[in-house]
Amino acid sequence: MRIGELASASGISRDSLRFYERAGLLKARRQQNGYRDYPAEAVQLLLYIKTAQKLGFSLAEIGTNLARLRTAPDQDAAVGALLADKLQVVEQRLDELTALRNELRNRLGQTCPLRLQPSVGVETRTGPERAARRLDF
Amino acid sequence: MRIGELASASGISRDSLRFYERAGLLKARRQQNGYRDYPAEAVQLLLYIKTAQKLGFSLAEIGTNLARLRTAPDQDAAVGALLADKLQVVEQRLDELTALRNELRNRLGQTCPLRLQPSVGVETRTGPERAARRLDF
DNA sequence: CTAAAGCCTGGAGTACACTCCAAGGTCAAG
DNA sequence: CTTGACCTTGGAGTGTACTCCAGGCTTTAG
Repeated sequence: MRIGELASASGISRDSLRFYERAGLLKARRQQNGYRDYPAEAVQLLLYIKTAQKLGFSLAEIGTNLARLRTAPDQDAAVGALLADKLQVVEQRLDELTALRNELRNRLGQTCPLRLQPSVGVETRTGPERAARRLDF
Repeated sequence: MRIGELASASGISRDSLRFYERAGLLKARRQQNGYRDYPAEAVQLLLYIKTAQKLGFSLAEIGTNLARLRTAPDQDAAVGALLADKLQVVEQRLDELTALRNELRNRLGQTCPLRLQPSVGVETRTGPERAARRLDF
């Protein structure tokens, strides 16, 4: 599989794939002509990378995880641990978002959840009737 | 309120506050000596900015939202709309994360959720017994 | 009065993750 | 045998969000 094919199969640009290679995330063997040659599994790997990115992992972290995986004595266990870690991250993020959602719902039910002036801290000193015009937010 | 006070009250560095000012997010009036002077509400505004950032909004988007708010004919309505929008974003993200969590849980229950070779696409051609050693992931 | 802490500005530097470009090699179709 | 699509490299440029620094003024504590 050449780079263009992998790019369209994974939805990741050729340039990004080469960038990932430099970053040590995705190696490729080479054809006689020097073209990169990817195995079919690379698509899955890229999907994984995308997912990990969505979870807030940097490419460096993802690379470290992948490297650790490749050298783990018990790969099944290592994979399990990694997935479990990710699951934890996801659940923590879910909790945060749920809290945020509840807060937003509460604020929507109120008149005046946060106050800020029309232009915070700027010389809007045109009189007391202007000072009274506050932005509810 | 001077910049250092606001920095410690909001947990945002002085440099960042000045950066936000350049970005148009946070204006400050000035004291006679040229020092920035912030109203107490600035703390709330910064908490809002932090929240919006957590939601994935760029500073530019946040700035646009704030500007729109300040010039809205009906500020209460505008605020309500913005909160409702944010709520939607949060709920969408919750859905995505929930799907991801379910996927992770499923994979944890399986033997072999994703397959990749010890070093994807690299000359690990040491024999068939090596090829059989695949990484479940 | 001095020292330390705090503030100012402009500008440079950093980290991350791309994205684009130039100059050139490869390959299949017409 | 040329055209066009695809590939190679190295390196420069982009956007985001800071972060740090130099050089200099202001304020506060002792």
